[in-house]
Amino acid sequence: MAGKSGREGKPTINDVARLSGVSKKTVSRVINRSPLLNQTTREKVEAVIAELGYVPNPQARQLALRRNFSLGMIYDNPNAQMVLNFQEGVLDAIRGTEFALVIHPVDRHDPGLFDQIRKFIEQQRFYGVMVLPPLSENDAFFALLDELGCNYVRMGSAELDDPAHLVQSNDRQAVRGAVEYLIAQGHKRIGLVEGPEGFRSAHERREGWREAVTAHGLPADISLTARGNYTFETGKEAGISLLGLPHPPTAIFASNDVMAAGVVHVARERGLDVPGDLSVVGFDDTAIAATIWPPLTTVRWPIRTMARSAALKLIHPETAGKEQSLFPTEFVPRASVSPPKN
Amino acid sequence: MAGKSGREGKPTINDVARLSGVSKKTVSRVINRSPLLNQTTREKVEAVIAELGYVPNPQARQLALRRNFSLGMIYDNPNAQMVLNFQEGVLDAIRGTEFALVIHPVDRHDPGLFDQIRKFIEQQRFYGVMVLPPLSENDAFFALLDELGCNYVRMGSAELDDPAHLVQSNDRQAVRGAVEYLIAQGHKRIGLVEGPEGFRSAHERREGWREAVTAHGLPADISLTARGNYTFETGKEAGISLLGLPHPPTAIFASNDVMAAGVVHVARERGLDVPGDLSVVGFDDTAIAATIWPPLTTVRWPIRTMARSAALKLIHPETAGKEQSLFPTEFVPRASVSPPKN
DNA sequence: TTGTAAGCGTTATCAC
DNA sequence: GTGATAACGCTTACAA
Repeated sequence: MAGKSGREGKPTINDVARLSGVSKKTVSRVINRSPLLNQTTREKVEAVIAELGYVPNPQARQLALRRNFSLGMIYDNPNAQMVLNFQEGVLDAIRGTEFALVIHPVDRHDPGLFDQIRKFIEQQRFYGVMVLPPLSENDAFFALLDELGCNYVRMGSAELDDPAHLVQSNDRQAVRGAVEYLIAQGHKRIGLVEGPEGFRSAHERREGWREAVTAHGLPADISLTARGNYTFETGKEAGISLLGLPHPPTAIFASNDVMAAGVVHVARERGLDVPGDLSVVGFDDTAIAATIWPPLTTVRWPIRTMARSAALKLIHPETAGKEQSLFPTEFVPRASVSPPKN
Repeated sequence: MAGKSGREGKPTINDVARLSGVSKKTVSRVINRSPLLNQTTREKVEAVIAELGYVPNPQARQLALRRNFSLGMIYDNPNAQMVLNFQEGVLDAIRGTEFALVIHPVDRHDPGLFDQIRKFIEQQRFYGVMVLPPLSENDAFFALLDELGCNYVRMGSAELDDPAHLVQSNDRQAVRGAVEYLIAQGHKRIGLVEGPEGFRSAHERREGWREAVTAHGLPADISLTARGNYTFETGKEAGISLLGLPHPPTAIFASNDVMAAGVVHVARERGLDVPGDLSVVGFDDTAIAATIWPPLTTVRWPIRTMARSAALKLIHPETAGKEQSLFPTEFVPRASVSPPKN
């Protein structure tokens, strides 16, 4: 280790300046890679920096710059895997930079949510925040962020905002494709386990299902649908409801993977073979999809890529509007679908 | 500039001081709840603070205090659910405080890991960091943190450190109990899917299995064991290996839930009934355990509670050594276990 | 190309 | 009790 020149604690810019015989400002220029610097000076200072193990204090730097190099991630999402994938994507974007990621889960049913968020945003003074669905679908929430002068990017299942503030998929189209796959297999009664009210993704995915079945002259009546709230338990309940029909569907599209897993679970409990007696399709392609038996046919949401892009839009606001904003999903056929028996 | 209260940007302590006719220091005393303050003065200043919507700038505060109110969470863990549970626990602890959580996933196989961590720690200057297994088991890693003057708490499956720097479970005991449950059901050949080499948890859990079977005079030979790396895929591979034995086990303990899920998956692929033909026990009680079919008997690790405690130990180092350090696991019997057929 | 002086918004010291 | 004044470690004018 390098010997410390001065007192206790980490070396500061002053130590570097003194030891290399230049001014603070010159050291600052070295740190910030200013182009107008004598090569000799630069090397001299860099040598001292290396010897001292000097690292600029980000607090001081951020105070002087009047900006805070941290990105906030705000979510209220029942899907753990999605949250974690998003985190990974953000970290992909900020790796090697001076940015940090601060996560902030919230409860969207908390009546004090807006007050709490206001306090949080005012305190943390983020460079920008990323907001996941379903909170990302709440326009009032972004009015608040605007008022607080906080830059943001929303993640959504449809066109919720302008490209500078949005990373989105097209869930309607994706689901339509998935349901058409079921139709192509010969299914005529296709059930829907839809997501919770108030979720834009739930709405888009339901419409995708509806568009597909009606376009092919198949029934889209309400008796073929059941609502869950994106959890395994409610997926089971929905499955019980649909499989208990006098004339149950031969295939079910569930609005996300864990609900699809719930449906599969219920089918097996009842001694039904999946996919023999019932084909099931999910949405998300989170870890559970490949994990359950049979492996789940689903739609992959490029969460990590979207998250990475969201972070980059915050870090480079000047080009945010021009960067990719719509991200294609991918249909992932697995063993949970086959032609109907009869 | 000294004159305006209505300038761009947020109000500062100076604005508050000027408008309430006191000095900065007095405002600072109000903010920090100094006890030696005239009640009238306090109320006057508080009124101005409320009116202005003033929020202290944490950067400036942290610079002056020479501390950074953020906690780091460092992990390299294949188990997403566990990571997320841990995050939730930390957030439980820091909710309503000025602390923030910064997450930092790493790759333990990266040869440059230590250099990268050194840089990260030097830059972020955390109040303290929490480290998850398996990185938490690497003593050299903590020697580095010590050298950097960074406080830490390790999460582990055994007594890795003194109580001030540790939250731990007793995995050996927990697994021993779980395997004894299998024995009580009548199983005589109990297989083990162990975790990856170099994981203390893998070691402890294997020893728990070994202690249980040998204590009851049952075979603990190596042919009944297979190694995975805590992922679903390797769980499947281990299952293929154990079920392919000429005389396969009637029950398998897998060192975590996702590997157990892999074993169940393979059993079903082979047309075996779980638990009829094969009983399976996992470890962790992450979401997957209740999600697969049949629901998995497992051991619940109180991750969230441990995480909360870890954060509190960092925030209050003075009492860290006296706080709870050992956290009890809980056996969770579900449908994946029954007595053997023959 | 480099240095000087004046902040950034807070807290600590030490008077009054 | 309260208030000048000097830190804290860095950056941005503006000079030189």
